[in-house]
Amino acid sequence: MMTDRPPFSWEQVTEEQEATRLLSFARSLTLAPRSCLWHAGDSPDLLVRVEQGLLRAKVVLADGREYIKEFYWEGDEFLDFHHLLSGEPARYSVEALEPCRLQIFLLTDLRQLPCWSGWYQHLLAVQLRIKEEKELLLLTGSPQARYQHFLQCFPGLAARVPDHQIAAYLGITPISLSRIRKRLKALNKD
Amino acid sequence: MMTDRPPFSWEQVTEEQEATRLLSFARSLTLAPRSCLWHAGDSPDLLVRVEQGLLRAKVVLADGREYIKEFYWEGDEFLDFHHLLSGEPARYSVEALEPCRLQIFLLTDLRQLPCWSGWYQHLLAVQLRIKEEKELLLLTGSPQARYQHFLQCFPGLAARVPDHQIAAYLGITPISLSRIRKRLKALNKD
DNA sequence: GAAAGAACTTAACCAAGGTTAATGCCAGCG
DNA sequence: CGCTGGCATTAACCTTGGTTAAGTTCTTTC
Repeated sequence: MMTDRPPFSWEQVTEEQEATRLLSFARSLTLAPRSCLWHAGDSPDLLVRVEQGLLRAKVVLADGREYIKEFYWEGDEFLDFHHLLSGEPARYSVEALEPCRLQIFLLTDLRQLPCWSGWYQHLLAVQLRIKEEKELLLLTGSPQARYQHFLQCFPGLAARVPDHQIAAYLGITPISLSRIRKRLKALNKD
Repeated sequence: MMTDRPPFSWEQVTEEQEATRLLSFARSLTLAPRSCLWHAGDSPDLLVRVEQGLLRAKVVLADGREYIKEFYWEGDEFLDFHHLLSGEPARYSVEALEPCRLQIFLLTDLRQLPCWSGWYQHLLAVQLRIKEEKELLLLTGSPQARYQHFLQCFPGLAARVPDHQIAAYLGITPISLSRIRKRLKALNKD
């Protein structure tokens, strides 16, 4: 079901005419938990907007370890920058953790929009800010500091995601995360 | 001394006219080792191009630990994305490690150039690719793997930079780096 | 309602890296 | 020439987090 006002938050799309055109490009998609929007190795020339649900971008290393690069949820827009910028296939799979309702746009369509260039630059800038923040945290922060930062930045997400996935996001084991939670609980008792 | 061909590598600047205009904006600057181009807390609305020499972007944490985010050398262009994108003051100081010859551009000047938008987008994209790569490495790689990756990505840099600075870049102690080097030396003997 | 499985916790053990301190080396400088 | 300070290495010790394994709770499913 579409509302009469387009549900887009992107400030680039200010013209009513462009918003209409953009909506004509949209494909709706629902995704069941544990199913993938794309897999590592694919070439997803897509932009995705999450209307409802929760997803993760995960990578599986040669030795079998899994890492989560990002979570996506309501209102998020994302695309595979690594694939887009390098032309190489995606390194991350995107998988639904909850039942999802998504809007999908082909990049070939979006490139026709006059607003795309500014919008794309905005996406780049937002992503870069996130990565700069994460770099500093990964470089200098202890696992405990990383976990606390995670709780601060994504309040409410901890309740929707099982602990071992949070551990995979932080780059630690579920056991270590359990120890950290115990430590923090003891601290809060004081 | 200016050559008759502008020494710019940026593919965005294709028009001779624009290149001339760009050169008129350039300020040359030499920097002695251990002196800073800007400090954390400043608001550097600059783009810098390294003609000669080597610099580092460093951050000093509250507890006194120092980390290095990036090295810059001949041919590199850089600006403080965090400051530019958020408006907050810079978190990193940029310091010369060798005698440097730099070209400095004010962003207010560059924004007048028609080519700036595309050029800026290119800078964003390059930076994001670097950060995505580094994120994966920091999240999944051991200190040893990070060191080997460093040697691969920046051949020749290890010879110009003292070990303890490489350690600060990798997020480990100089002692740990020394142990890694010893381990690798033993391996190469076989 | 019993069986199976997923998620989380705990314990015991181990390995990797941080900490402190001592040593050797080399360059710059009085 | 000898002093000093920065840099790399090494050793001894300790803290942290990974590993393995066991146990608990809570679903899900048959």
